[in-house]
Amino acid sequence: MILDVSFPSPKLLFLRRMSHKKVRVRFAPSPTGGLHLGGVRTVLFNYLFARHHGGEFVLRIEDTDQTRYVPGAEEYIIECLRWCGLDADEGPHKGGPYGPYRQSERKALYRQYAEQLVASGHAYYAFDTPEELEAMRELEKSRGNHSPQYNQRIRRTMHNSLTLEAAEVKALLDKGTPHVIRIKMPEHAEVRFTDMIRGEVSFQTDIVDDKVLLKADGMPTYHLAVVVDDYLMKITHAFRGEEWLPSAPVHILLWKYLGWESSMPEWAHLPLILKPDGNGKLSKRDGDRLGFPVYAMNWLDPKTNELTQGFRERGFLPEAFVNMLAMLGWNDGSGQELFSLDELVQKFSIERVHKGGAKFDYEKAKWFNHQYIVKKDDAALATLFQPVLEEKGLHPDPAYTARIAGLVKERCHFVNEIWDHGFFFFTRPEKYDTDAVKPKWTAEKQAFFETWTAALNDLEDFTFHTLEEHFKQLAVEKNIKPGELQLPFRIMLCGGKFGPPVFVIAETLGKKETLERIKLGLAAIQA
RNA sequence: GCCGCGUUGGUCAAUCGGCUAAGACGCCUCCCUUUCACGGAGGAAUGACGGGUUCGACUCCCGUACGCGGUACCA
Repeated sequence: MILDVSFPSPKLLFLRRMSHKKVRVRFAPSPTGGLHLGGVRTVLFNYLFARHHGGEFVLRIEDTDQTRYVPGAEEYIIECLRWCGLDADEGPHKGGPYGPYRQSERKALYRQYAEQLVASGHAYYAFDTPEELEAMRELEKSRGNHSPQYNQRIRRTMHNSLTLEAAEVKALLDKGTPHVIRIKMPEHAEVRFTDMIRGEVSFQTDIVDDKVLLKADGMPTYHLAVVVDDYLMKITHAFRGEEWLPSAPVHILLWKYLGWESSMPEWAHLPLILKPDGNGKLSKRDGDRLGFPVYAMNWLDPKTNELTQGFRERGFLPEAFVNMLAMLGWNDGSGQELFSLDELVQKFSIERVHKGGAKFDYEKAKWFNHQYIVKKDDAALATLFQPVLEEKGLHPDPAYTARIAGLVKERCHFVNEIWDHGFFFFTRPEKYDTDAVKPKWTAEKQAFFETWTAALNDLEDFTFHTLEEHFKQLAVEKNIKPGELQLPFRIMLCGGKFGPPVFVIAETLGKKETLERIKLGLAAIQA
């Protein structure tokens, strides 16, 4: 017999549309380490969806596995959200009407629901010890069962309230025997639901096992906790990674068995972010291997003391990081790629999220950052660049730094590259690329610079335009092609073949410094 | 193995049955600039495969292949 369990039913869909419930979404990470790029994107999509619909965004910490708890990870996640500008409306850091927002602090809540399921016949107690489970798996494997599951067949052979006499179960329970509560998957049924991204998805219940709902330590597993908390926190739309799709039928059945079917959120399983080379989920390892960050911010593992670099510390602007992430799996169809957060909020729609995974392209990420650096105003850039200067013991006037930032930002992918492209504005060159000049150096050129230096002393209008005119005019008089003199001039001012237009550099440096550098440069060329 | 989900250039991707298949990143050539970048003009490069359905299929259906995910008292 095929029992068709289809959610949500057309009637429910209708009722839901009529009710206009306030949109509530949540990001529910487990605090086990650094926050992965994919995690931030899940946050982003949650945030955008919530804001777009005038709803609320909740941060919930899923710390049900006490063995995997990592100190500092929760604070780290909160700081990542803050940095990205995607802070939650409710969460452990700011409270809210549906708290507590840490599952470890909600522990007492879950047991009653698990018991309720046992009472209604949808779940059962299981007393099997880890050793017994292991033995079962070994036996099954030896029989050629590739991945042994605690399923409809196996549960009949195990130590649980389905196989034991009621009195015996009661005795075991009274004695405080360690046990878990497992869901009793229905036989020969089909669970079907509509995913906002994938459309209709269906599963046969026969192939999914009796997942543990409540662990022996009294903590719920993800399966129970996510359903109970989404219900209690009135979540209307649940976004999560594609890796959760296979366990969706368990969650959906739980919503039904708990009697909450009419409040079940709509589901959206987001595509994965893949590694650039080869296939598979992008991992921290890939970043280390290929030389780019994977975590949002620096993460110092308290256990190993290993530091993993993040996008923030690498020099990414949060706006760029967020924009880049948004385009990994979503677009508005217009071809536009640069969006402010407000624009994203306005234009985001879950229907336009891709089904397939996207390979992460670091070059494209850099391009996004470059775009935002160019866009950013010079003073703000200068502020961000300030620490780099201070680290070098330099304390220039902020207005000057801003001017330099404006001059060189077009050639920077990262804020700290302002130094690489404009260090000579802050300090005299220590070495000169004389190889670029010497081979074609002549006495005439030498004379030109000597004459020009003298003339410069009397030049009142020390602006790039006048300088250029003056320079070229003199070159013509001396019968030298102006172009042949510009490179040497550049080398004298910067030390090498880089930087903004050379007369702009001279103007920015000012007359005194320019003259000084010509003198120094000339000496270096002759040396 | 089983189950699920995917599959348009190297990468991100548009297309919702009419395609001579957009755009962006990257790459290459040229122009601008005797630095680099920006900017501009070009270029190479794409529908996994096989069957249907249809006047017409990248688009719909079915297989196959490939990839990924899941298969824990982890999330």
